[in-house]
Amino acid sequence: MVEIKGGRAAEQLPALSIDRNSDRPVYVQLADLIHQQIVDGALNPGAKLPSETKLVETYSVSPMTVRRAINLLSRKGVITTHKGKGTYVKSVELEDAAFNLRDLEGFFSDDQDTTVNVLEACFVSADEKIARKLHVQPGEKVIYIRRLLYVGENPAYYHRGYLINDPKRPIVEAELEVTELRGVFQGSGNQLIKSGDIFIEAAFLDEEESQLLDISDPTPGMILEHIFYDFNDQPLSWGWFVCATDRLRLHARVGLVPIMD
Amino acid sequence: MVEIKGGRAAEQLPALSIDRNSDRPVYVQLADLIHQQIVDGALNPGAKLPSETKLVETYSVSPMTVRRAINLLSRKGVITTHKGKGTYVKSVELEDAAFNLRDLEGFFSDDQDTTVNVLEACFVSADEKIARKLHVQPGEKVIYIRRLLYVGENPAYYHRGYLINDPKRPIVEAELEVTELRGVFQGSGNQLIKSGDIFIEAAFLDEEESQLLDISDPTPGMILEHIFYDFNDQPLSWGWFVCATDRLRLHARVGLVPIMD
DNA sequence: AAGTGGTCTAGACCACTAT
DNA sequence: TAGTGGTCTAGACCACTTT
Repeated sequence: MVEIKGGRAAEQLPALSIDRNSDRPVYVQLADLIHQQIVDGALNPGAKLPSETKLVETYSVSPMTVRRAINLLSRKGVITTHKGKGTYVKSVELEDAAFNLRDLEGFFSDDQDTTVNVLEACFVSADEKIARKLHVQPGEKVIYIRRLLYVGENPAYYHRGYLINDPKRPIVEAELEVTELRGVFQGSGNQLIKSGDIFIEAAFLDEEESQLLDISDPTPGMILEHIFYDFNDQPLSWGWFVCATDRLRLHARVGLVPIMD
Repeated sequence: MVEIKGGRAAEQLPALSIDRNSDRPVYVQLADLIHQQIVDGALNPGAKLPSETKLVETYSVSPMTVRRAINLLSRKGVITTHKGKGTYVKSVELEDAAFNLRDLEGFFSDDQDTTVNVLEACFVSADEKIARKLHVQPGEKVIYIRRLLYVGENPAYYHRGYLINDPKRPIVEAELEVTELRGVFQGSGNQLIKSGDIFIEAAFLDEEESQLLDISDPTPGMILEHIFYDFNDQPLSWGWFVCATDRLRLHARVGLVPIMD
């Protein structure tokens, strides 16, 4: 009722044993084999896997190779290992859900035509809040940049940000030439960044933001805030993206996913 | 200017060489050593690491151990390896940002007092949309549950969901007894779930939602939608959480983080 | 005491990159 | 051709869990 398997389906199924002539590494093949048994239901969640010694015998590989296959599946969240007890098939845990910016479609669009329109770039005096965020003295001059990012013809993201003003490192010109969304983030010099904090939360768009993003009806919006730090753990920049929620729809998959690597 | 190091600071710094008597595995110690050199700026982003052969000589460990240290740092996103070329210190990539539900404070609160209040649980006829999502016929009976989840005294999350009605598997009672937020998700039987899709997006709260969550002023809200599938890839349940944005503030860190594992 | 996973050795061969 | 990372072997010892 669920699915009808044709005769040719077998060709697409993972191999039933290790193929030493395959380009695919042995430990990946072994991980595939075990993974497939879980997908097929031969190994239910909570079931105990054969011991590593057994797997060594069964598949005629070295202990280290079994170890790597087990490690791979463990990292994938498919199984868990308990020293002295055994290895068990994990059940789906919602906590494992991870939302990656990488697979956010249209956000890092090398292929798509993303254009950047600089609305404003100037020096401003840091107010209390900016001073606190960027670890500068209130009143100190910082760089303020506003940009509108288009995907195709449509304004998609509105970005505002403050950069610390280091005369030894005039980066503003480079900043302004950025045409990639990716580059906007890493604006203040990729090499100098040691770490960064990213926050995402829901927000109402104000009138200016709605107008810039060409949103007529009230639409829920997302804010992506970012702070980058240098190798002395001092802030380099603080900024945030604003967009309609459909531009930043986060997705995660938990449990068994079809493909391995 | 940035920091003043006292004499005792040295004790807290990572060791300068491998300690064979340490509980910490050798490959972790080696990864730590390299990581520390990157943090200290001795190895800048883009710099080439010593070859694995060199590292074997320098630290007097076996090639496999070097390999594992390199692998660990590579998985952490700190370095990248290129076959035939070498290993290089990565610069911070925003795409690496991953927002984990696990480290969402107060969401999976074993320690906190989370209580679940079942507002409604009944059979409903599946409309077009429900039927499509749950792969049932329109008009078919499905289970509808509405719950309000409290953190302490305060209503924090409002959850609505549809469950397929499998008479062979009466799970509703168990569903209703769930007191943990974690359990609400995995409602339809943890063992039966093969995979799930989770979506997060911003939303306006409607009047009922605002009222239930005790929100007077209009507040931006977040929606966490989830669909779980069984081992035949058939949907088991479809539901979504609604909460104020401050209950679901996503955070990710990119670049170098202080602690290793 | 037996079984299990976690770590480690001291090599080996291969594919890829650069000169 | 030399150097590099990727894989793999065939063991070994340890810490932990269960009987």
